[in-house]
Amino acid sequence: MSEDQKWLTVDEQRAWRALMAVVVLLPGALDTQLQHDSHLSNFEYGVLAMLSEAPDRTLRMSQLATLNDSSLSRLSHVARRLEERGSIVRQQCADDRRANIATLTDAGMTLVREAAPGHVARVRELIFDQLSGDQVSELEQIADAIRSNLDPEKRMPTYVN
Amino acid sequence: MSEDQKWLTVDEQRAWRALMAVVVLLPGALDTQLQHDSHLSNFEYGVLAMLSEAPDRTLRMSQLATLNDSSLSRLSHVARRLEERGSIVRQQCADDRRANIATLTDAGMTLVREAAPGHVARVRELIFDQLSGDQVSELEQIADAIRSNLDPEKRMPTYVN
DNA sequence: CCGAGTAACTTGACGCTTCAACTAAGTCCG
DNA sequence: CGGACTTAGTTGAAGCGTCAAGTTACTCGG
Repeated sequence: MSEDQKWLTVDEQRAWRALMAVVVLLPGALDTQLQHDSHLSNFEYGVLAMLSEAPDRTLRMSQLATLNDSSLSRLSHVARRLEERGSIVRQQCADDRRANIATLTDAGMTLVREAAPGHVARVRELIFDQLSGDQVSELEQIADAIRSNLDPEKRMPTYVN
Repeated sequence: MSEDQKWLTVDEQRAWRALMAVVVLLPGALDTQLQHDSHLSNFEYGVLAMLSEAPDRTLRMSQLATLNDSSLSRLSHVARRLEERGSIVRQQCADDRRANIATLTDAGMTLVREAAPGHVARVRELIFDQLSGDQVSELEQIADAIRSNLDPEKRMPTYVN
């Protein structure tokens, strides 16, 4: 905490503020769309989407947590709610009886399938309609550079669409 | 929700996932640093930082809310907690007695001043150490393009450092 | 100048996230 | 084997954000 520390340049400040605006506003915008159209939070959508792509629509709780950058506790609470709504079921794993595996139900699968198009449309509208092709690849490089520091193991493939 | 909708291209998907990783992980990383070093959330830091730069260290609640992209309700709750901790005080505005003005106390000012260097250092480490000068200006342009859709009035200068 | 409408907050309840236990099961090794 | 340690997950309490409702004050047309 020395006084002679390196401050941000003017350019960096502008970039920083613009990035923070996106980071703060984007999740809310996505949540609003998903909540309105499918009664799902962004996080719940992510959970269901990951399951929908997994073999047998099934994943261990711990894998599912890692994939969504979630604590096990958070996932556990959300999974209980999703189970109550009939979107997933959980059962003890036969191999390792500490483990619990979550499976997407048919109703859950239907839910994700119906939610996906609207979600993707919103993503396109918010992000890609604003960007040139060059900017899209620049964005990928920049975001990946930042991400490399935040998530060194790249454990987070994040919700696929 | 038609079936023949426009999906994302492979390039767009990669950019999208990288961006989402940043959007999900960055707030947590910043919160961790601030919480650890100054017992502040990112949002609280933003509130105090905005006040620290305002004339007389004073702003109306509604302005403060807008500047931090917050609902008045959220700000009101946070302001109560900050007031309890002695970082700010609130008092009725003389001109318009519906309004409430928040003022940063000396203790609050000290708190922000002490928190800022560590926060900026973490931002530099997470973001700018990873990027070339060209990438910084590209980032600004891209983030601004996305932001233009999320926050058309650009009401959000976001936490200055 | 007075009543309807609106603006600026605050408050309380509810839902979600986090954190700190806690349970139960697997693993390691002496 | 058996005790110590680790791993997987759940649970309950506490904290924060959101939403709807309430309060007080300003404003503006008649």
